[in-house]
Amino acid sequence: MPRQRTLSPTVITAAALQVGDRDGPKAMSMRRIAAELGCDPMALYRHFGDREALLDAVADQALADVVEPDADAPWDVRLREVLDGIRAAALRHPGIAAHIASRPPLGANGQRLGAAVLTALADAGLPPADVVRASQALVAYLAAALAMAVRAGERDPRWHQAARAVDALDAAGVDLPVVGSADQFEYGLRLLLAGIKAEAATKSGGHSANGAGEPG
Amino acid sequence: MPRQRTLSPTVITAAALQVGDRDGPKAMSMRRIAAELGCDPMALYRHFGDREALLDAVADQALADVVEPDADAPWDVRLREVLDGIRAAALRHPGIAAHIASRPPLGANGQRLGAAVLTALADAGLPPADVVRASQALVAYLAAALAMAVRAGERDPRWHQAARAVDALDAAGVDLPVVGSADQFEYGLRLLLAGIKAEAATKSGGHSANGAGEPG
DNA sequence: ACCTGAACACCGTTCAAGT
DNA sequence: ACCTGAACACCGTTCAAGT
Repeated sequence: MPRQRTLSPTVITAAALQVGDRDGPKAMSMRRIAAELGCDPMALYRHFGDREALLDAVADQALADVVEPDADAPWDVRLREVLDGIRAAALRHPGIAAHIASRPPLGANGQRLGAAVLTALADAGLPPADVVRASQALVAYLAAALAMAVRAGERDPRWHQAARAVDALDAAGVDLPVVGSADQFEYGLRLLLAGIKAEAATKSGGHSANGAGEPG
Repeated sequence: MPRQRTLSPTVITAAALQVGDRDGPKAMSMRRIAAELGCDPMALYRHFGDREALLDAVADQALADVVEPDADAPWDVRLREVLDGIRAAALRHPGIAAHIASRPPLGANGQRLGAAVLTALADAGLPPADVVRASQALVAYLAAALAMAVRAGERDPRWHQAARAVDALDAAGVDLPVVGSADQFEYGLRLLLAGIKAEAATKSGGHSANGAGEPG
């Protein structure tokens, strides 16, 4: 559909998102996106340094409708809200989902949501250095979960086969959870939140409720 | 160096690993690997269905020298040993590191180490379904940590900039941890292990030491 | 000065032609 | 029957030629 006349970063990322949603991650090439816009591939380079920069912008665009959590909610509820929100937004855009948490949050939406994560962790009572460490652990987990959710959508019922290799589990005849499922995602998130709670307790003296941690 | 005469999966993966170690992940193309072996690119397809299958085999090969943990050690020590071991092996082979934990462990070494993870989690006292959930959470975290460690080696001092955007942290003037560092990796791992310990306590009655969990 | 598109240096994989 | 390499359908990006 060769139509668009005035090119802008927003117009380009919107087109890229559409291509990705329709035809998958590897369809998001400079050439395909340009074709979608009816322009020369080289025109895109006037707005983005290279393909990676364009994908970063698309990833940030995909997070536009994720709202920040209620500031009055407890820190762990806020963390769950923002991470679940990002996951939901990512799954609405499978073309870019795997890219979303795999790079530093440079865009406006990434910064906004990243700040929500950091402040929630600070409110949990973690010392500043641990706030950053914990946020990166959460983002790492999120990134991998999203990438796996996309891949699981494509193929791979083979995690099951891998798990059955262990006698103890095979004997128990477990009903195995789906790799990229919400259930699976929430479980890992619960582990991390429980870990953060335990960590905060040892560092700031035993209370892990909402509010500012005590100084010193 | 056109030399190799008899092609085999092992010879191919060894050559691929060498190319990746020397020239990075995106140098591991069918054509470059074939050139390394002095053979036609199509010859590789006689041993591997496609490039993905070849990379899976390379990833498994990279894990060959990771030893299983001492079966007598406590479950959390065993988990740390095997995950640290995989991380160390991955960083020795940066060309394939990002690929290592991002797919189900189908190869011999992946199965071997995956089984060690699963049995350790079973020994922690988790019910079978949660053993699988927890293992996938650990693998997801590991996969993202490895991918980020490779990328951090390439570029990206921009996580720091992203973190400084939060007033509380900026004011504190924190010395930020490096993204792919061992310190950062261990912190996230500690969170997950603490979470597993807490989870096991609620599910099986409060004890989380080494040994078989009670049935029923 | 700005923009365009031909061209470069690659890809993974198919498939027909050779042995 | 087996293997090879030319060819197909793509890439991201450079750069010289056009306006």
